[in-house]
Amino acid sequence: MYYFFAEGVIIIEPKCISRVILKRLPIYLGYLKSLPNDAPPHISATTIANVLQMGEVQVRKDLAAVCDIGKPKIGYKVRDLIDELETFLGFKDMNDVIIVGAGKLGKALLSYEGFREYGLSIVAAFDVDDTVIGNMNSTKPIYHISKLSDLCQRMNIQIGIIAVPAESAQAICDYIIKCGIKAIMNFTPYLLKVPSDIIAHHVNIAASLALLSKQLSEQT
Amino acid sequence: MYYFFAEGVIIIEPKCISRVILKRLPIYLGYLKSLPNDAPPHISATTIANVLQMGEVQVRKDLAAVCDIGKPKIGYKVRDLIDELETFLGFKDMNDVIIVGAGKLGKALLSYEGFREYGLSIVAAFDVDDTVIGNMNSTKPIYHISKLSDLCQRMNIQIGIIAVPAESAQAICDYIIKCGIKAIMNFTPYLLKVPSDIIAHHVNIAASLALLSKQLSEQT
DNA sequence: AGTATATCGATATATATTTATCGATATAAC
DNA sequence: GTTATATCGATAAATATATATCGATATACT
Repeated sequence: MYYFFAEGVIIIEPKCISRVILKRLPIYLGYLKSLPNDAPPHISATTIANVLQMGEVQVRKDLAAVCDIGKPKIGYKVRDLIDELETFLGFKDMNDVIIVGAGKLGKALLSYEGFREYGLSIVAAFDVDDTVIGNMNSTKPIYHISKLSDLCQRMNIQIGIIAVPAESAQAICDYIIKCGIKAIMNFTPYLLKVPSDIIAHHVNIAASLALLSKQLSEQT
Repeated sequence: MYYFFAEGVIIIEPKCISRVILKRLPIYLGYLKSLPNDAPPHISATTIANVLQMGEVQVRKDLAAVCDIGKPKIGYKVRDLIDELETFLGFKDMNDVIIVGAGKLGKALLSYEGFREYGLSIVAAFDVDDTVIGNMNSTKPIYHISKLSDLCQRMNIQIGIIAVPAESAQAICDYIIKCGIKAIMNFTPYLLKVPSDIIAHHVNIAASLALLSKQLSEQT
């Protein structure tokens, strides 16, 4: 949280929402959306907290960060809350995404339907291997990587997923940045080096699984 | 950190390493392993921090949590550090893992070779769909789910990956817990409810990607 | 040998996050 | 209408995490 001193008055900049909170918001949203239609129209932070096994104050604080529609004794109107969360998280305006690497993981992501409700639209995948190029058992196309630059620039696509072998990760990364990609999700164990204006997230499934395994072995 | 008072002396229980640190350790390890053979045998926390774009004190503190082999002016011996990290993270003793759901994602995980160097061995996948059962283009078998219980108990497997459609996630989860699984990695957007003695991790790829997208849109 | 320097580990400070407490308020029950 | 209660939001306290500072030490240089 940043504080600015201007003419004797402390102004609290409210923009910044911490990444921890940001990561929890989709969880609340997911739960709210899973509620049946005949559920009561209001829900309390206490209820949410109990179901999701979180602290009730935390839930209230998190929700307060994106909306202020809670009423004492009543709780939050579920419909409004879903709306606020979706708007805040940007799930309402669609964002186009491309995938580089049409191996097994790339194809799995390409045909995964669940992205849509997060405001994401996977447009196409790209690969160098001619044998995977085409459109077998997927509604979405797989192009040769040489077409990536043109497509991204024409459609103004700024988000890319890297699902190639670790050895080529950095080269692919550099290349797609040149093509206009500004945010990268990297499924490779290789830690990418990117310029400061590029956002890169790292998803190391093997490492996460190993951590789970360690946690298990520590449990007495 | 827990403090215990025993006969006037404060004993600090050193066991607990926070999850944030635990998540960073594989990053250090990955970097160290990526160093070429002809690199100098020692490395300083400063160097690691610069390459990985982290604070140097943080690196030092993280490493101090698992080892104490750093020497002033010299740094850490790379080989020893790798060894300590691998031992600490449990990458040295193999852990068996099973996958439930042999759809595209399940198959991708099944044939991913990268797990091995994290001390993980994917043993088999299970599904209900007879058309995927068998052994097409994978060195590892896909069995009918009815065989899961027997296999897990015979091999004493305690780690499971759920890669089924969200609708069946909870049912599968309950089932594999009955079969002896103690730690679960869930690739479904559905938030699993598990007993307190079961560890469940949640990997929501779509949500992570959406967060990346949000970060991008906020960048001014 | 003496000095300069890179680096460590430890301690201290700052920041962030979580959890607890409390008064205020909207509804429900009487 | 009054009282009881669930719930909110705000403030405060506790905890965790990150960053800064500093003395100690091992090497390199003179």
